[in-house]
Amino acid sequence: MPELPDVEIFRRYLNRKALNKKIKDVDIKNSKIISAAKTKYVKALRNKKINSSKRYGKYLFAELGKKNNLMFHFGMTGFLKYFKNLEAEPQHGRFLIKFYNGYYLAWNNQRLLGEVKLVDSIKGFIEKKNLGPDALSLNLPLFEKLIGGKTGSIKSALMKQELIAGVGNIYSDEILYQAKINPASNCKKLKNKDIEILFENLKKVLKEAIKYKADPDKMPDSWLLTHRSKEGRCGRCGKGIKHQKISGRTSYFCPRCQKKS
DNA sequence: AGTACCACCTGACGGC
DNA sequence: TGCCGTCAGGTGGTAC
Repeated sequence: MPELPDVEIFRRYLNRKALNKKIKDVDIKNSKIISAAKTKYVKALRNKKINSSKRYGKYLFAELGKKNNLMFHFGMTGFLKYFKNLEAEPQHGRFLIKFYNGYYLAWNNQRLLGEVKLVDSIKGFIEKKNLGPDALSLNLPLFEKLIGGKTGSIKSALMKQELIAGVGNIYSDEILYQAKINPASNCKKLKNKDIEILFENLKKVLKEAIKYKADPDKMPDSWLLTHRSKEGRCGRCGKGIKHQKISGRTSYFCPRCQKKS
């Protein structure tokens, strides 16, 4: 799930469910996903409230106070779940925040590829990770500048978090599909017009995905995401969707609509 | 600079 | 039924 649109949906969920509620305790069920002693998490959270939240790229920050933020990174299988009764607890709740009102907020994650981290400065965290600008904050000149100097495939450039924060395997495919650009195209070979179209579709896909609650079932037939499988057919031309490894990740595209530049 | 692997983890799925 | 290989929407490291 968790690319920019998914994480933005998690952020809104967190705001809706867990803001301004006093925290009673923290239950960390797996220490692989934390980077400091459990006691530090308890100390940072107990009797505090989440005042606000921020998202940068695929990272979510719960703000509990000045220099007191909890960063959630979701890996490939993470999500948040707010619940009351323990029978409603998701199967892989690894990090549980318990509120005085009896509810819990769980950071659920089947695979342990992810992290929940105490962060004093969000800005400092972003700098340390060397993240590029958040994909939704981009403007065309900046996008041209970021993509322009690259010599690799456009797909790998879109997914590179140090270049642009927030786009992963699924949405890079979707953006390229809607822009009708082949994922294996070399950045150098793209024309200015291509980059402009790509930029427009980057914004459009991410924003609309958020409107669809990052839920593929809600997305229209004209999106690749609804056909993104080995048996899928292009919603535009009906030709079979092709898949190919590009920069180590399986990419899906329409070989007819997305000619290589 | 870019790429090709490997690693970290768990679980679902298909083939035999 | 059970075992096995493969694959999965992320990131980080190493080696070429």
